[in-house]
Amino acid sequence: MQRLPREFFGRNAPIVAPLLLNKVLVVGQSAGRITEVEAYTQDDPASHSFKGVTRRNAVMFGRAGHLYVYFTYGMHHCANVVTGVVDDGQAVLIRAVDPMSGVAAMVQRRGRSNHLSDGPGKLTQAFAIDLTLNGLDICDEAALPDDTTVGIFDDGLPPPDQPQVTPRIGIRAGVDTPWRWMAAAGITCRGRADT
DNA sequence: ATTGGGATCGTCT
DNA sequence: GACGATCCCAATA
Repeated sequence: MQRLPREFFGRNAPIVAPLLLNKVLVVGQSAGRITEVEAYTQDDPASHSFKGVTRRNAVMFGRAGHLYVYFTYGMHHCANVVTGVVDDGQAVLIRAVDPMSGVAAMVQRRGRSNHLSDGPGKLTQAFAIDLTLNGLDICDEAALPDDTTVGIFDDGLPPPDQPQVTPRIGIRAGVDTPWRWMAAAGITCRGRADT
């Protein structure tokens, strides 16, 4: 397992996003394979960065390889990774992962044994990702809190050759931009994860 | 299998 | 003061 280096994220979000499919998200003891992502850029009316820097989106305008976590609908967190160069205002939203390890903790945090991480709000709950991780550098080992592993890793499985590509979900603007990429749906996130 | 409404609060106008 | 890059449950067919 190799931690993805900053150079990986230092490209435009629509380039980075499909390359993140099949990579492994790790937070503490929990790990999951990335199966669904979306790209957001500054000249993109659906993006938080579209209208420029605010307190919430400031991390998007910083260095690549940092987490951008935001809170929405009064109850959900969503996790992104900043891409591009400083001041770009780009990020890739991680929308779904297939659980790989630390499943018991995910079940406990989700309060159910299926649909653990097949949505952006579900996976942040399963992985205990919240605003305290906003701005975290996931490329520099030394910057991680409490010796807790937080990052995205390559375990040798390449991205899918022909990922499914569709418009993005849950947005009002930029509805036609095909910047959502999906790998084949996994088993554990849709059905029973406790088998 | 699909649809519709309610929950809930940080962020921005 | 309004509205989300959402989720869950209940009610339909």
